[in-house]
Amino acid sequence: MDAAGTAMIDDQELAQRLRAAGLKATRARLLVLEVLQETGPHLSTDELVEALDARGTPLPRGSVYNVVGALATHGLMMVTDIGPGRALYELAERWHHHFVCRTCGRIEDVECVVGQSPCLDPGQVDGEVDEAQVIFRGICTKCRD
Amino acid sequence: MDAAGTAMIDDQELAQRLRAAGLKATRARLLVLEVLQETGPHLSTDELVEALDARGTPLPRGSVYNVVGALATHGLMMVTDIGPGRALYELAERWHHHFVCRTCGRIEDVECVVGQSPCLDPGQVDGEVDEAQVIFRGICTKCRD
DNA sequence: GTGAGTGCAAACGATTTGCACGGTG
DNA sequence: CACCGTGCAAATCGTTTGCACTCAC
Repeated sequence: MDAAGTAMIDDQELAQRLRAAGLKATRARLLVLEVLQETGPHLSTDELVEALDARGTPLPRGSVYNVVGALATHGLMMVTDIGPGRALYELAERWHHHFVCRTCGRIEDVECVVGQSPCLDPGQVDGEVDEAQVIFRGICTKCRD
Repeated sequence: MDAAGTAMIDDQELAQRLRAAGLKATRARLLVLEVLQETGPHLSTDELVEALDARGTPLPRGSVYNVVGALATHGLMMVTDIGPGRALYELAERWHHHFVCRTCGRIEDVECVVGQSPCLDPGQVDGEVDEAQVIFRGICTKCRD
């Protein structure tokens, strides 16, 4: 059982997904996908780099940005910017929304199905929407006290 | 008539709002609020700096960040991060959601009332939500062709 | 008068880029 | 075996910080 309670996907399947998305199944990309599976629901850049280190499969930061950019562009993972220099990464299938505490910056996951509510249907837009990110802001209970 | 079709607020009223929020009504803050009123619905950092220049009331970038941080913290304006190093600023009362084209980065405004739809009610959260930012991503019609 | 806020410059840190090498398809 | 992607380092860019001065209250 992994951290998010989701079924694990093995390397072969991950490689297939990469190819299906038109990407080569390289070591660096597989490593990032593996770590995203093995760890919690979302990771910051630092957390991703550290997780790779901790697992004995380090990647240089430059490569991490490169990999993350490619995976995100091809819909295999999601990137959410919750503030300047604060990007959150997560596997596409684990994707969810976030509640960010204004005071301590703590992040809580919020389940929220895209397209389910009228508000996540943007209505009249000059293009095709394929994703909706929602960031809730406020104060967490710990900081309120 | 300003760019957004909203009634203009004069300096005195802006100053009152600043004081009501517990902030001193300084020149720099009034300038930023004025520009946010006079220009389009949302501005990037660069656009804000350039608009201040163009109007003959320049502010150094450092001060702009300072002012924007204070105004956002006190709820007088909204900051939305639509990507790394891409912050959008807007007056609190003009606040809305955004559709961002993955290809060209063009931004379109999306009207969307917070709290109106079930999805913007985060439900069970360990804190108090006072704001929900929504970023729609996809491909605009120009890039699709 | 006094402390918050500004303006400027320097520091910082996140992200991007360029290029030679290596591995995938 | 052709090309895409990596790894590394340097460059870049957005943002933050420190400090003396100024202004709002």
